[in-house]
Amino acid sequence: MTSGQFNYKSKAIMRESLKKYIESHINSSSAEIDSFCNLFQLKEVKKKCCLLKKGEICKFEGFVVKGIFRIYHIDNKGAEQILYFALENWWITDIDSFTNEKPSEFYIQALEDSVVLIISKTDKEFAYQSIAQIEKLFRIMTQKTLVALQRRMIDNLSKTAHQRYIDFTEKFPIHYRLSNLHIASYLGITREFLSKIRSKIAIEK
Amino acid sequence: MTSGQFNYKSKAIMRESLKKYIESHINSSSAEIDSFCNLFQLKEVKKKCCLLKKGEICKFEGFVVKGIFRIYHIDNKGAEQILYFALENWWITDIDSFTNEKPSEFYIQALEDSVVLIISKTDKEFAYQSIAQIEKLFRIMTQKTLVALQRRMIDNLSKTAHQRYIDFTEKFPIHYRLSNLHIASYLGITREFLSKIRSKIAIEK
DNA sequence: CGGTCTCTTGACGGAGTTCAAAGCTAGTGG
DNA sequence: CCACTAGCTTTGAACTCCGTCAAGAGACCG
Repeated sequence: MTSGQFNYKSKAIMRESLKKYIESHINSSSAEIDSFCNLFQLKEVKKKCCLLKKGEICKFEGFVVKGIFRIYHIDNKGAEQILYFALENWWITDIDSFTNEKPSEFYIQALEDSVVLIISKTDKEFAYQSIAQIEKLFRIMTQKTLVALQRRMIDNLSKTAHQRYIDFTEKFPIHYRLSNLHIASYLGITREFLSKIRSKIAIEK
Repeated sequence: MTSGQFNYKSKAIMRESLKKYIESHINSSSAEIDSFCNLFQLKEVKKKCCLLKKGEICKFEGFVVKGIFRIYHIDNKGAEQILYFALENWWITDIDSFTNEKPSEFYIQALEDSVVLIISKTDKEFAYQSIAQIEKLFRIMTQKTLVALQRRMIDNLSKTAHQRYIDFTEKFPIHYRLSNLHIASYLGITREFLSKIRSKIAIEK
């Protein structure tokens, strides 16, 4: 589970993608961004393994270097609802559990063999104190997540599952890396109905 | 539309509610918070009037002192979807339009005669520079909004309209101030179906 | 009073679910 | 290389949830 199998060079390359992401959002000095990136630890997560489970307190904020994760909920009937997919250059955490230190309602699971860079809460708060722009970075990231979720909320309130699936395949170029079961959980429909939507689309072409 | 009819004393009382809100989220000096609050301008909005319309660029961030607003979307079939209700001590803005200065997809409308405290983008950015904790304030506010929307997203994916209506009336104590048409737009159903849900609940009691 | 807006009710249709069964795929071990 | 299993996907019939359309009943306001 640790990063034992990564040598010094590959670790540096993986941090590079995080550094590029941060540089595109704020303008701090290169040295400051480096010192922030060094607070992160590499973690490998095998396919189907969970970084977080319901009831646990989320102790990390993670940046996906490689692979795909899903953050999902299981309701009292046992049905799963997927809140986000997170792939390369996306962030994963349960923001409510992390910031308020309360048990999570969610699961975070790797859908492929994956690699994440993880920062702990104390290190993140240290960064807030020592690097002024970090507060701004996370404000902007949260805003972008919120805007995307608002868009999705509107789509779910106004569009049929058929249209939502077409939109999803167009806007989410990695849909071929996902199982149809997971896409159905994201769209809020059953796997059976998604299958019927897909066969209808296939006939139309 | 301006605050001509408010005297000095009532203006001060209205700013007091904003100050209390801010003090409960960050710990800056009273003087700093006062100087931030003084960047806001009082604005009265009559029932059914819009603070923002689709296509306009949102130039403000607003704190509701009195009344209720709805922020909503109209799809290409003419149906309305309500993204949020905002009542006393809530914030209203189109965060995407405001931060990225692009035309809004949304309408913001007063549902009662209302009063808001408004801050412009330049004044807000001035505050970011001069008061360190303001960045944190808005990060936390955005986080809270995101967490609430995540919860709603999960509910919409997993629950029936019947259950969502029951939840809404329990968790939203001001539902009696809203028309059923607006509640239906928030829940993502038609006014007719909400009416049937309501009559079914009435029979059960 | 009249007009507009909101809420309700019923018949019908479509969107999406449930349940059961079967085909298809990929990994696994011999 | 084959056989076996487990997981993913499809299909169909019956059913439920929710929308559409049309009509009417109240409620509010000038």
